[in-house]
Amino acid sequence: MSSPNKPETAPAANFIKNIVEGDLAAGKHAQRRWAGHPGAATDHAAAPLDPARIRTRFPPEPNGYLHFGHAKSILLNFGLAQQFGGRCHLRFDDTNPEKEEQEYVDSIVDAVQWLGCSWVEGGETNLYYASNYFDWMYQFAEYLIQSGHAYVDSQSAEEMRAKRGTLTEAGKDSPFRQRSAEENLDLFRRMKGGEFTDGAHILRAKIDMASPNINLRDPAIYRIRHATHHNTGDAWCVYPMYTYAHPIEDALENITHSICTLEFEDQRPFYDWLLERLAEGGLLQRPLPQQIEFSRLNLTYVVLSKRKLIQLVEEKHVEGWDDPRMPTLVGARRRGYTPEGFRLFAERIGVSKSDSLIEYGLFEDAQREVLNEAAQRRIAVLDPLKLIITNYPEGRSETCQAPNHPLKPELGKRDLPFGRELWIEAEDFMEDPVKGYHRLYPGNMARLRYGYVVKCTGCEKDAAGRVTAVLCDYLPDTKSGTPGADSVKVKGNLHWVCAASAYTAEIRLYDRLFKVPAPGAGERDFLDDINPQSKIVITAQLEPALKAAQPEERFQFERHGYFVADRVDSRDGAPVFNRAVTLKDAWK
RNA sequence: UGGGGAGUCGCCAAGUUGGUCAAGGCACCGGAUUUUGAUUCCGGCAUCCGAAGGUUCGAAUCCUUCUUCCCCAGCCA
Repeated sequence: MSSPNKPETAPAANFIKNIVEGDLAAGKHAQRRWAGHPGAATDHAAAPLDPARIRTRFPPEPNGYLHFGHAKSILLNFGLAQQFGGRCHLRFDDTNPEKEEQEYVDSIVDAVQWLGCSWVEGGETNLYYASNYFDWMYQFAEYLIQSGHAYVDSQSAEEMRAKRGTLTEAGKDSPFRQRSAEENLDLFRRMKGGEFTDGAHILRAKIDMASPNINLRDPAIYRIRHATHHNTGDAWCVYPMYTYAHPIEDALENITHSICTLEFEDQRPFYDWLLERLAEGGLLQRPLPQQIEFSRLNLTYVVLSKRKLIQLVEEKHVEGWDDPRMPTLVGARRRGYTPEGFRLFAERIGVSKSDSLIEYGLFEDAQREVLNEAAQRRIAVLDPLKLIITNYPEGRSETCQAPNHPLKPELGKRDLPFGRELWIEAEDFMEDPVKGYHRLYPGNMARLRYGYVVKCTGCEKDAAGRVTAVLCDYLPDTKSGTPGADSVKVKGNLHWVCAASAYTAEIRLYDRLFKVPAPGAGERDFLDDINPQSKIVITAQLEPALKAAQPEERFQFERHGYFVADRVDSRDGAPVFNRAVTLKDAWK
């Protein structure tokens, strides 16, 4: 990933690594036992020591597509595990049957794999579903009831809200708060048994209705939901809330460091409260997992909120979740971005607790850096203009050779047909050159890259005065690779494609989906900030070799940028290309 | 107004037992190389760490006050 001349620098330090290193040095988790699979205290008790020095997890809810923000989390969690001799689990946090679907599970699996992260390691396959822990969660809830830490509330949702208090006023106890353990247990079992309708009762943790932290005012932990779950079907009609389920999922899986985003900071006291109660009851192994929060990713020119992404898709501002302009991982893949580029980006932005807004250019630059190393060079004329070499015999042709990668001669060269009529880039000719322009203009010489030096002699125009062809003479002794090639020095260096053998193809020039750094900032509707030029479809003239490009194969089109053969719309022998990112251009 | 967090160069971000510690990356500005106006290479780029006081021989790091921004009142996650 680094260039040959630049030593690989150690990944930057961050506060989470510091915590992990501290825990490791203190041997905090060294005595944990691991049954080989998730389990309660008794399952792990007789098992060997956990071979993983730490365990982290990426816990998406399968209710949507993963985006750039998830990539940061995925790379952080899997990266930490890898660096410290640990394991990272992929866990579907599927505790809400009404919002989750198998389609999302599949796409998430694909996306994580695409990023190069693996949950299969050391003989373990750490792919889990929170829904597979429902039995444990239910048993633990009964324990909480029996030990006086939970009760069944029979108020309506509205009544509960009314009594929760406000940010500045304490809440009020529910009239059902003092029910006996027996009554609570009976009610809870009947909830599970399907006796009640949705919302009739709810299980609440019994903590403190006057807590200044609203999350501690007897949070709901189990609700009745008569719904079919994508994984457990109709086995349950009571489902645990995230607040309750997540800490338990972590503990059952021996997670040592449970990393999440900042908005969950206020939940940490409950996370610790719950786990402590269950550990006291001998239900969970110690030491308990530790929740650590970091700031989520924000990028300029991009929206990452699920609501807005859904709106973009449903209102057809884009062509789907995998539209190359979408900041989803499926979109990024189609766009031609690389997993390695994501990794480099993640390393560069670091991890902290301060709210940040990262310049999109930083992401693009990471992609360029990876692509520059990885992508073979090819020629594509995106805005074709005919170049006629008037002193080159009609009917004659020859081949030129171009290296596949200027930095990697071992990748060899390929043939480029050359002839009297070529396609060049329209912007490489100016009848009236601006100051500093050193491409083609009457009287000026420039090199046809990998071919000959030519001298512009004029141009042809149509009735409207528009240039239809550029005329030139070539200098026969200047062919690249021959002894006289450097006899004539020129500043301009143009790419070209032989008109007779060019592959005509569709290319999509993608640009940022939004035209302003902060879409929807202030009172504006983010849809008003959509960049109308975010997708431009053109018909380009490409060198013949490109006709054989395979889906997802990436190239640098010289002097333009990095392109990928679209994995959806390409046909065998007829690839279409997407532009991932342009090259830097100090001239424009 | 209650609680929880965060404020170090344009954007990120190291640095928190106080002592050449103001790292690094991106951006930007110079200059060199270059058959991509790309890449690469070399050099420059915070007397200052949200503000004001204080402690100290010495503070981004300790104390006090102030200030700005973010999160929390789903039977969502």
